Amino acid sequence: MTKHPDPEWIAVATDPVGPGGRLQAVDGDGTPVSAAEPVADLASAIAEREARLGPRWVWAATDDLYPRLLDRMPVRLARCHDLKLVEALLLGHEGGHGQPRSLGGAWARLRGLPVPDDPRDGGADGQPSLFAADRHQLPPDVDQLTAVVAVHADQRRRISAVERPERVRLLCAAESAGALAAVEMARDGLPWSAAVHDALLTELLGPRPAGGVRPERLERLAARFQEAIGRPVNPDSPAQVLSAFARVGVSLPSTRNHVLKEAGHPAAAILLRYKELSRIHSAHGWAWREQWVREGRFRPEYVVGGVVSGRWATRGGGALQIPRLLRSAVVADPGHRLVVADAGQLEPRVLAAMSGDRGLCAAAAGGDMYADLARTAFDGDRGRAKIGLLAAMYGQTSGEAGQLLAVLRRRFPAAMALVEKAARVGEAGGVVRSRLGRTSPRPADLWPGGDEEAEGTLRAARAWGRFTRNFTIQASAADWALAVLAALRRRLAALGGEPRLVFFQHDEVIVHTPVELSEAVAAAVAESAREASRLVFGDTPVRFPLETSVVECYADAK
DNA sequence: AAACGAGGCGCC
DNA sequence: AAAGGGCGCCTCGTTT
Repeated sequence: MTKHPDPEWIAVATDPVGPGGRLQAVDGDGTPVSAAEPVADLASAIAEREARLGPRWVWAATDDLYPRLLDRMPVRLARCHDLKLVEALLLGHEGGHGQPRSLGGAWARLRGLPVPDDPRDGGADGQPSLFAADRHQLPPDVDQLTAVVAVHADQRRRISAVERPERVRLLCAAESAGALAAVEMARDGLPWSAAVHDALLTELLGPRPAGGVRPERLERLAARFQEAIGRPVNPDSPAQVLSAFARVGVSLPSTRNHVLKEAGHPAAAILLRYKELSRIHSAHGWAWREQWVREGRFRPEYVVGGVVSGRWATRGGGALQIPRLLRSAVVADPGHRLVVADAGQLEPRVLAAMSGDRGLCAAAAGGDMYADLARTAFDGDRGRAKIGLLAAMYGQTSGEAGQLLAVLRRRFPAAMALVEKAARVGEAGGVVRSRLGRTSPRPADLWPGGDEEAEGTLRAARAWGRFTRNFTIQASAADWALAVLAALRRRLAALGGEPRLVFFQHDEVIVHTPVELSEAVAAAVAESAREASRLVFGDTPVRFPLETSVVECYADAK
């Protein structure tokens, strides 16, 4: 009899109803190394094994299971393998973007059965379901644990079969760690001071009006605008605004801010102020707070993998667009601090590291890439250096960007070759991959073929080329950010678990921590950045600095 | 009444 | 000559 070492992986299935479930240890290939074990209380069984064995938990979907576990156990789990998220990554890698990634979908594909639609991916009703089998789209006669074990083994095999398995393995681990962090962040919430928020709104808009009418300040601005333009127009209606301006002899292509700024009519300035304040009122005003802030915490729901590039999306409250103006309402609890860390110039640094371009790498070895580039290639003009580099990564060629690109092509040929190759691949309908192997979708439905007008097709191809050009950079930046998040989450747990990740947005994290741990957290942030850079980009001269401030209020972070 | 696209703007 | 990536969410105004 061989004695197995402590299992590194444990597969998890939930009972259809009630708190119980079943567990089964598997090895690194996904092969079972123990019999399935029923447990009466899944949460306590998992907590006990987490403390004793520290395995990687394998389950159908973190966003489904982990919140229910956290309701009933105090322990946060260190590691997991999220079958749904990994399935999405692998399907993308294999060219099957958009196929159902639920446990049931993966199982059906594995067994050559008809693949059920995912809930919310179109088809099903989108309502949360009481039964695990329904949630995972698994046929009623299939045992959930059997499916978890089989799909996991299949995924491990598929990961090993890709061109750079070690990178995809890292991507899957980071994506899964992100799923744990996302659930925890939604529960902890971002500290939000209703008092500060209220004072700010009152100062900007006037006192809160009763019964949902327009605040006094907006009312006055609307009246002044109507007076200045000479007609009773609704300032919220672009169509009415345009025709009103036309009647006073000002012809505008749109009512966008930059257009109004150049309009040269006194009503335009009033309208700009109205729009600025009106937006705050509607998007982040009193009604927003009542809906999204409870007990001093703003609790958005994070959607891991919600963006094809690997960036997260959010559901509810618009968490990824907290206006700068309102950041003073994000205030640490008494005796606590916010450690705010922001990756400076992340995307151009990613471009440097991925291309290995000598000149760009040299600039990215320092603290301010744009300043360095300005010195070496743009006659000291930092603004032009920045515009040029952004244009290269976004595919902009209009205006002054065109000339700047010529400079970039001459001075940084390897970097420009990378983005231009990515664009050509996209224009031809191909896919590109991030550093860790996240794959762009195919341009489905872009070329319906037939007698489509050639010019329209060309424009669509160009647009898709801009998308793949940017995907290469944006998705690799997201790889890095996710690796930072995973490393930081682990390091914060090692600090005792009291410091909490409370915000994550593309290239920025916020940790809420007892004041006495704030320096340790700041150190953990810096370590995490170094660790992620090494893991994702290996041996590179490029630095990926995370600028960190320890503050009581988000607005004070520089 | 609800659903939808367009126009617009905030964040990265 | 022109050609700018990714989101979420608000309002308007039309369609269903």
